Amino acid sequence: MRILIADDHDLLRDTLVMFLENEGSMVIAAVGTFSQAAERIETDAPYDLILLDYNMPGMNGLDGLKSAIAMGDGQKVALISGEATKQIAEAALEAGASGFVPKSLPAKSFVNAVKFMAMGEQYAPIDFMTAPDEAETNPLAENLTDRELQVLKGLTQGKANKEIARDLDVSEPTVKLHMKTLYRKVGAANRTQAALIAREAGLF
Amino acid sequence: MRILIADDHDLLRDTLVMFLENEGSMVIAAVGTFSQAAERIETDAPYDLILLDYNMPGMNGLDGLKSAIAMGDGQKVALISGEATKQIAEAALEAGASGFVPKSLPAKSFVNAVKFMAMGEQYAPIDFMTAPDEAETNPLAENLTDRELQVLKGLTQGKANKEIARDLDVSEPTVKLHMKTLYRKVGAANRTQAALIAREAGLF
DNA sequence: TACGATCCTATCCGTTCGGATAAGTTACCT
DNA sequence: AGGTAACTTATCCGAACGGATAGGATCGTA
Repeated sequence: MRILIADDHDLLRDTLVMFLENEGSMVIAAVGTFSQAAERIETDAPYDLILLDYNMPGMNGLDGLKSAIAMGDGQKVALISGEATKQIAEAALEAGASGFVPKSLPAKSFVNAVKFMAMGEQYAPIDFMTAPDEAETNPLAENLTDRELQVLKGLTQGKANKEIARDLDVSEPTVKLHMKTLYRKVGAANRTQAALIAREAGLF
Repeated sequence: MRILIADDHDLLRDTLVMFLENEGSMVIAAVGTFSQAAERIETDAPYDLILLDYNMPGMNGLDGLKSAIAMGDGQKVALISGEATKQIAEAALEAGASGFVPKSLPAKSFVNAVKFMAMGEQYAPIDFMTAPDEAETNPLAENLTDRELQVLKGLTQGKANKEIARDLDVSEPTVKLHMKTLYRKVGAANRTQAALIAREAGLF
C-alpha cells in the first residue's frame, strides 16, 4: 500500500513514517510542502492514499486539497490537521476529500483510519464531527435583519455611512437607523466597537 | 532517563513515545493537558526532562510553562510547539525554560535535543532563532511613537477620544492630533479603519 | 382584514470626528 | 548652542455621527 504524507512538521512526519512502516505492508513517501506533494503526485503516482496537512506551506486553505484531488486522477486525498475546525472538515469532505484526520487522534486509530480510507471509504472521527458548532453560525448574525447585516458588512470595511448608503442604494438616514439598531443588538456603543465585535465574531 | 511529554495531539504523542523508547534508555510518560502534566509533576517527580506543548488545554500561553518550572523544583522544562514564533521561544527561554523545540524539527534532531537538554544544556534550533523577525515586530508599530500606540490601543477598545484622553491624562485635542497622524501612518481614512487595521496586524 | 415585523424616508439636534493651524515644552544628538 | 523629534495644548470649522421622533410601504400571518 503506497501512502504519501505531506506535513511541514518534520517531527510528526518522521515518527509517523516509522510508525506506519512498522505496521508492515505500507510504503510511505513523506514531504514537507504542498508543492513537493504536487510534484510527487505528478511523477510518482498512483498512491493508495494522499494525506495533506491543512497548515502547510502552499496549501492556501482548501485550495491545495482541491487541486490535489483534481490532479490526482481518482487518487484518494485526505486532510490532516491539528487546528482545523469542524467547518473546515465538512468543507473538505464536501470538496471530495476521502477523509479528515485530526492530529488529536491516537496513533492506533490513525493507522486504522488510513487503512479505511485507502480502501475507498470516507473517514472522519464521529465525536469531532458531531460536536456542536461553537455557538452555531453566530449569535450575532441571528438577531440581525438582512439590511442590518449589509450595513454591518460595509462598516467592517471601514466605510462611512454615506458610502454604505450609496452601495446599498438607500438614503443616508436609513443607514444611520440600521446602524443605531444594530449597535443595540450587538452591544456596541459606537461604530468602531461594532466593527470590532463583528470581526471578533468572525463575521465577513 | 525519565521524560514527561505533554501534548494534546495524540497522534504526535503516541508516535513520539514509540520513537523515543526505541532509542533505549528512556522511559516516557505522556499526557494530553497541562493539568495532567502538573499532576504528574506533583506525584511522579523527578523527571530528567519535561516537554510542554505551547498550544495545549490549560497552558494559557507561557503561564503553564512558568508554573511548571516553579513547581518542578529544579526539574528541566522545555517548550515544544508547531506554531510558536521566535518571540515566544525567546520569552520561554527568558522565563527559564531548558529549551524550545519546534515541531518542524526532524525526529533524529529531536532525540538529540532531548538528550542535550536532559543533560542540563539549553537548547534552541539556531536557524529558527536567528531567522529575521518577520517584518520586524510589526510594520505598523515600528513607525508609531509610544503615544500613538497608546492612543491606537484605546481605539482598538472602541473608546472615544475623550475617554482615551482621560485614560492617558492628556487633553482631548492631543488625542485627536495623535489620531490624525496615526491614520496617515497606517493608511486609514477614519477611526474604524484604523482599528480594523491594527487588529488585522495582530496588535493588542 | 388587521396586526406586526421589517424596511425605508425624513427632520432635528447635540456630540463627536477629522483636519488645519499655531505654538509651547521637553529631551536628545551634534 | 542649535537642531530635531516627540509630546503637548489650544482654537476654529466643516463634516460625520448618534439618537429621538414620526411617518409610510411592503409582506406574511393570525
